Amino acid sequence: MAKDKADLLQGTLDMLILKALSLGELHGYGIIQRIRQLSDEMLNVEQGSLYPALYRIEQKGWVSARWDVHDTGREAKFYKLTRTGRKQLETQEASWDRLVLAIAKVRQATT
Amino acid sequence: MAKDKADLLQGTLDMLILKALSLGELHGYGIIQRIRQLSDEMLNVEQGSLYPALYRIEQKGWVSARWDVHDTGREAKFYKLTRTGRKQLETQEASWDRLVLAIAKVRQATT
DNA sequence: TATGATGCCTACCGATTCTAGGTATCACCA
DNA sequence: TGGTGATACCTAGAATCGGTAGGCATCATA
Repeated sequence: MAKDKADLLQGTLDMLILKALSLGELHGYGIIQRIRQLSDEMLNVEQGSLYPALYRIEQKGWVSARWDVHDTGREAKFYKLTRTGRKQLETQEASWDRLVLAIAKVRQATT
Repeated sequence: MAKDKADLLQGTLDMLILKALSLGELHGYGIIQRIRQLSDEMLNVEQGSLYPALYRIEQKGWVSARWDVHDTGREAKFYKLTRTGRKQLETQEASWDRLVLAIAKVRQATT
């Protein structure tokens, strides 16, 4: 893995997954690709992180899943954002913004 | 605890501590106060998070510690950023910036 | 035929933060 | 004097969560 690929901070993965799905239904493997692509290759979600996360998120009711066949003729499990999930995305984005702002404030401080 | 106080994400605490110490030597309790103050009360580091973190950071050589008496006449353990610690702060800030940028990119995406 | 990409999954590890407790000193006020 | 709250340190344990490393199957392509 390239050095410039940052490890995620704990707590950001859910938001990224929800965001990826907010752009449209997608299967797991595709979520990884979409996040990588949207972030200009800066974010690389590992499969071992994604699938457990998807399971968690589904349990919480933020996404719904169904098996389907896509264009290429292959089967895959498609995830879709629920209404609750969309709300959750907004909440998490707001939290993220707050945190980024707060940390920026601390970093502005000068000697 | 007020609702608007964000929980930290794992990985951000070290950076905040190092940043607080980059403004000058300080004892543990004071670090908590300084972070809270600089962030406009948005960030509240728990003691149970701070002290173990300080121990870790000291082990890594990013800070040095010594017991001393401060103005009020009370004893406290004062932490000081080492040269390595200052480098580490820069590294962590750069990582943070990269992550914030990457996530911003993902969030820019529209349907 | 073998390799790499696609696509799913699990088990376990490691790191880190929080909760909840403990101790002690000191200032202040009833 | 006694109690409370702030200051100041610490630890144990729980919980969370992302990563590593494995497994399995299909498909296209070299």
